[in-house]
Amino acid sequence: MKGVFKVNRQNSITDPRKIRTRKLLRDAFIELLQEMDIEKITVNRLAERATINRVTFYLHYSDIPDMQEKMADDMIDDIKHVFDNPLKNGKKLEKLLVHISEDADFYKITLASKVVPIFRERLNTLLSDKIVLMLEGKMGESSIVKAGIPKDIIVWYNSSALIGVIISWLQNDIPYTPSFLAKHFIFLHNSFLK
Amino acid sequence: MKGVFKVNRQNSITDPRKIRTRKLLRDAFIELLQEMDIEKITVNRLAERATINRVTFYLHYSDIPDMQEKMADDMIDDIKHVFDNPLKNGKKLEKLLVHISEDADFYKITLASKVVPIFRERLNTLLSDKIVLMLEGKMGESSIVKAGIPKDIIVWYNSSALIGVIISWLQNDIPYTPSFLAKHFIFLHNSFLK
DNA sequence: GAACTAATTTACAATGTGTAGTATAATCAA
DNA sequence: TTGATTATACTACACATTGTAAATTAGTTC
Repeated sequence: MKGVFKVNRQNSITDPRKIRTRKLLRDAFIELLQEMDIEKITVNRLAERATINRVTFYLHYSDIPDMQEKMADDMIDDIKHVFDNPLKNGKKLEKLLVHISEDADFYKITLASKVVPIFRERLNTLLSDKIVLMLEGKMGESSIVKAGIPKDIIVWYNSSALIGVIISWLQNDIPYTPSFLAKHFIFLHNSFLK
Repeated sequence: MKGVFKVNRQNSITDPRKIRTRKLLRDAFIELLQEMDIEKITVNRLAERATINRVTFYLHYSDIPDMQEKMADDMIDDIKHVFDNPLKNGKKLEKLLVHISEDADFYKITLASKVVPIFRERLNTLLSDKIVLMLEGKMGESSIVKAGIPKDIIVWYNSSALIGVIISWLQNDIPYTPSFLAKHFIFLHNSFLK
């Protein structure tokens, strides 16, 4: 083969055809989730709605659960960028809520509907990590330590409170502004540390 | 037809054949959920594992989601009985955790695995109602009212904290006794009311 | 034992799955 | 622009799953 290498060939993600197809699939998926339960979504229907050939689907994903996982990965990547900025915790939470409210159609169907638990699971893992960090700075002074409550119980409590509040907020069609919700969440969250 | 009525015919739930078949299906479903993702569970596999004919499945449920819903109904009925006894809230929570830990295989796979969100949804609804009752008695005296936090945010916060703690407790294979967990949860839950 | 009901068995049409091979068209690098 | 590369379209196939129907067998109730 004469050692002919073609390494710098753009072999994937930047190809506009791929980007187009994945966007079509993503949009079709969200649409179908709004119309029917996840069990009724087939590769057939998905391809038809996305106006692509069914076989093309398999060039991108091995099956529908695989597609969900990769879409959840993308979601987590987006959210991580929100946390990158060096802000205080209250402001970070507000930024997160702004981001979610700006793509509410997507987040409502993937987090706040009864389907697609993988999205909730991924977000829960991410937020748990953040909660651990928030708590570690504050544990020293609080009365919680004296009460002898295991740290993992405290983390379970606060991370599920956070994701639960976000999901209920979405389910109720965002009745409060991000800043309002963030402020009151932080108040509840801090109240037991005093 | 001579007006012949046969109203007191035992037409359903007490027939041992029905009970037997439903138990076989329930056990098979839990088994399969431990072995594979929900999407891979077909009526074929379910009937095979339950050692019943596939057609028999359709005599009981219209499809697998329908079966999940009816199993979730049964779960909620069981839990409601726990709350029937007139006990103080801390003791009720402990009773609930005892009940869950005694059927941990079932609750772990239906609540704490990434599948079957309908079970989580049902439990969440039930616990939200209970949390509302718990809060209503205590709201008057607390500083929360003065802080101007909307009541629904407080309910979102506390009900999702409760179900989240239960689920994490199951996911971690019940590392604390029900009484221990109940005590510390109640402490966290009450701390912001002071 | 007679009446009833659940479960089995077999069959069938419709739909969905995953993969192959070939052809077309868009993109990229030079 | 040209040639190489890659994504998509199209057709086809073997196989699994679904939901229902009809006739039969087995178990339950009174």
